[in-house]
Amino acid sequence: MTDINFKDRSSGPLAAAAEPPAEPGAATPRWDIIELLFFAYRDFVGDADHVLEAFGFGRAHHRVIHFVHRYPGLKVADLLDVLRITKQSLGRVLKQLLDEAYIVQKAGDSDRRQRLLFATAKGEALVAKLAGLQTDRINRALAGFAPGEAEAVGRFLRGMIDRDDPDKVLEIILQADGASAKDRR
Amino acid sequence: MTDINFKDRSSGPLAAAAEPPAEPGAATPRWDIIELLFFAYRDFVGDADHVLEAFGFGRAHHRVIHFVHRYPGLKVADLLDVLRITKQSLGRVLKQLLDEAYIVQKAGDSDRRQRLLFATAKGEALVAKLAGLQTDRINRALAGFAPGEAEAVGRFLRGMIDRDDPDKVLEIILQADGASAKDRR
DNA sequence: CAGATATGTCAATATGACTGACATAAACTT
DNA sequence: AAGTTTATGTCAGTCATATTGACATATCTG
Repeated sequence: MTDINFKDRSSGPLAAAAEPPAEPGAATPRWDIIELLFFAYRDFVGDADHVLEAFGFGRAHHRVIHFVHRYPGLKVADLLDVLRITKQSLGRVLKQLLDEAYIVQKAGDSDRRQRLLFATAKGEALVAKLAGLQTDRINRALAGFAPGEAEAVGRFLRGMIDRDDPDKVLEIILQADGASAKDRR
Repeated sequence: MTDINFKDRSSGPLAAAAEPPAEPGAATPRWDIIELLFFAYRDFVGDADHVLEAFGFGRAHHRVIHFVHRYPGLKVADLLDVLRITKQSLGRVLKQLLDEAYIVQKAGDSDRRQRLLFATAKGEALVAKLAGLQTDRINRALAGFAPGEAEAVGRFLRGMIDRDDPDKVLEIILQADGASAKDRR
């Protein structure tokens, strides 16, 4: 198959390089976590990619419909904050989702300039399908975890997120930190 | 600031929707983990993005130079497997990194068609800089974690990765599962 | 009414991905 | 030795998603 002997990781061409931190004072790189995050996220979003392709959608559509479904009445401006893209970028994707009736707009109550976004039944079904695949993966990964271990995973992920300028949606998510667990359902 | 009262999460327009699973038998969606993964990964790669911009590079360059640095002597074909892109896509990015001397090629020993890839000192410095930022974030997130909790985080991330067709690099990373921790340095 | 704000849209551009086709050199097969 | 396969590189065209800049419209606020 190949001439590379993977058992002999210390001398084979593909052995992971083990090295001390370059600068004194710098922390030893967490190569393990860095690479695991890369592969885990790649496969995590890969679940959804296959389904989306059948719908003629991409990841951008998934992100939009997901957050609209999860936070009904989300304003366009909020969505731009969360996704960190420009309104021109959002425009095309959002227009498709509106045209194909995955999302509907409603003028704001107190401010009629606002376009509040809501997922239709069609949109909710798509989100549920995608979230189901990802949930299955998460549940498989967490199978056999003690309650404290599963809790540590959530705490780690929260700790990885920037706190400096949380947008509105992120604020809601991070509020669960101090609150009791049941608040998050 | 805004008319939305975030404290009143059960009635405000931006309250996260709480709902039962759509289909009987389907697992309750792990909205929390799904969204935390999104934000955590967004900020995790964001660290590197800023630095890369100053070099005129993108995320694609980071992925290439990272894996070349970590697995010296990586073949072009291995890189394609890991990154799951076509050789045409890799071509442009790899050419830039070669032209600007972040990477060098060496003909394979036993098979001279192969172009084994190695990071130069310049390339290693860039990778170290980027990994340093990400390591700082990881260490902040893991601060105060008990050994078992930190271990659970790694176990979770490994569990999120597809096992069916691991490429060569992934095999090396996943080998650490059964092996002792020191094997991973 | 004047100005600011929320949204939408047109145009041009960049990045990073894709498919398909073809070229070269080296290895393997018969 | 000839023929086939493999590893890599490259040309050409396309697509999805992002960007900046400019401008239009409706609506809110002072």
